[in-house]
Amino acid sequence: MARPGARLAAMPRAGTESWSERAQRVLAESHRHSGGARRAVVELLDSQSCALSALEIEDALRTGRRRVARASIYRILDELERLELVQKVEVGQAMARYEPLRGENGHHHHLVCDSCGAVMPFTDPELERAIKKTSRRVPIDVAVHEIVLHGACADCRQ
Amino acid sequence: MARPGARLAAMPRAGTESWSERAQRVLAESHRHSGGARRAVVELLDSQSCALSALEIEDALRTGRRRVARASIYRILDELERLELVQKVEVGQAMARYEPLRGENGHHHHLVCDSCGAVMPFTDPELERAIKKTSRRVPIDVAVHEIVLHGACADCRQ
DNA sequence: GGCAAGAATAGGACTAAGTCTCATTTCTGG
DNA sequence: CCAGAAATGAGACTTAGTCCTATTCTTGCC
Repeated sequence: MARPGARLAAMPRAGTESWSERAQRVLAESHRHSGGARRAVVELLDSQSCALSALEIEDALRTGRRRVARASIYRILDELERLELVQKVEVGQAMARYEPLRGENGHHHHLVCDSCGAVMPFTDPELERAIKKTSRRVPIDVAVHEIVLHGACADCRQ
Repeated sequence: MARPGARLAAMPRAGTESWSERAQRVLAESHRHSGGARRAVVELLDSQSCALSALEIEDALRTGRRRVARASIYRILDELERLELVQKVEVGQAMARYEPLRGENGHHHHLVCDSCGAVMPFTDPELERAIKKTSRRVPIDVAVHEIVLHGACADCRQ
């Protein structure tokens, strides 16, 4: 299975508070205790530029900073999602992916190669404007939007 | 896996062919035999206005036209997807949904209420134009696109 | 620092969506 | 109608994700 985000460089810091710092702060404000598993997951997510699946996270942590149980990973991701610190991304591979919500300047969408499974981020200001406009005239209170373009990547097209 | 350019799409006919008829024709052109399970799935899909999951299809067929084995349903859906007759839609509920691709005038996207799970279709010509433009400047050959707006529906917002 | 209360986590059984394999049935051209 | 090929059914299997419980860790307080 493709592990697209796993080798990309860390995102540059925007402003004064990194996503990881903000996440730790928001978590602290909504909890009495803070634990090592949560910190490890947050730090791993912050070091990635695109979405990771829960099992990729488990794997990366097992061979890296600190082993974290699968149940804990899912619990932590659910909580981060509820606090709107991460977004759950479904790109059509029977596996949810999660990535930090960094606000405007980290916001992006996804290209998926249906043949090799690669996932790549992309951005488009014009598309953002159009989708924001659409969101206003639609019968739900839109909290997040998600755009996925499916097709064949350069390697698979040949 | 799906290779979008690899197969000829049938020419759309001039006016009056239903999706089910077109699907049957395209299937016939790419097969030597045609069977009852495939017909039942195609007819069920054509009678729906929005996306169904594989298990909903199994259920509907069991209590309706003709029992179809789960493996057959998945096989048939995969094939319909490869032929670009249906689109697989992931709306973030750990379950894929499938719906007929009826061309321009059936094309739509999805609103999902994250609290009650309701899925609703919506359309927006301006958004379509924006996304078509984006698709041209992106490093994959875009075959289909998918937009999901998540939020709270009128009932859940109260 | 030590302690108690309760939160966080690990571990593993469990559920459910989806896949695979292979035997059986059905379709088709001749 | 027959033979060969395609379609389908049945159920074991895989894997993402959930649930429960015992254990460990964090925190406020002394």
